[in-house]
Amino acid sequence: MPADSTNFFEKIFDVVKQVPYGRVTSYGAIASFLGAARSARMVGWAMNGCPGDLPAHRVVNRVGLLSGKHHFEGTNLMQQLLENEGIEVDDNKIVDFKKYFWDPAKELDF
DNA sequence: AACGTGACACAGC
DNA sequence: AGCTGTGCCACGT
Repeated sequence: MPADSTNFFEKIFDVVKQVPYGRVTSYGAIASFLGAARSARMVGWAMNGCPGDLPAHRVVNRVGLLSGKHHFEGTNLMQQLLENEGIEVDDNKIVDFKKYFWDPAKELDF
């Protein structure tokens, strides 16, 4: 079965959906995990076409900054969702990001 | 086909 | 994790 472009997107969605409650991951981690180490932008772009059932609020940039909050409804929804999961967020930024960071390449085993 | 844009990352200051 | 510049891939115009 050859790999379609769609497969890349599906993988991204699949990984994000598998992110455990109270955890977050980064675009770069996903990109690297999928073999597109330097193409984190593609991951972010993929989110642009996210199906909607995707917990995109658990996906942030490498410093834990809610770079995509602007794409959510309102202005604080993304932060509220994360805080609701027990993640400390301060000014659109995750506190102790490293502590909440969930690496698919380590935690997940493909 | 070229240029600009984007939910990023890394190297350099 | 603070700012700037460059590289990356895909898409819209």
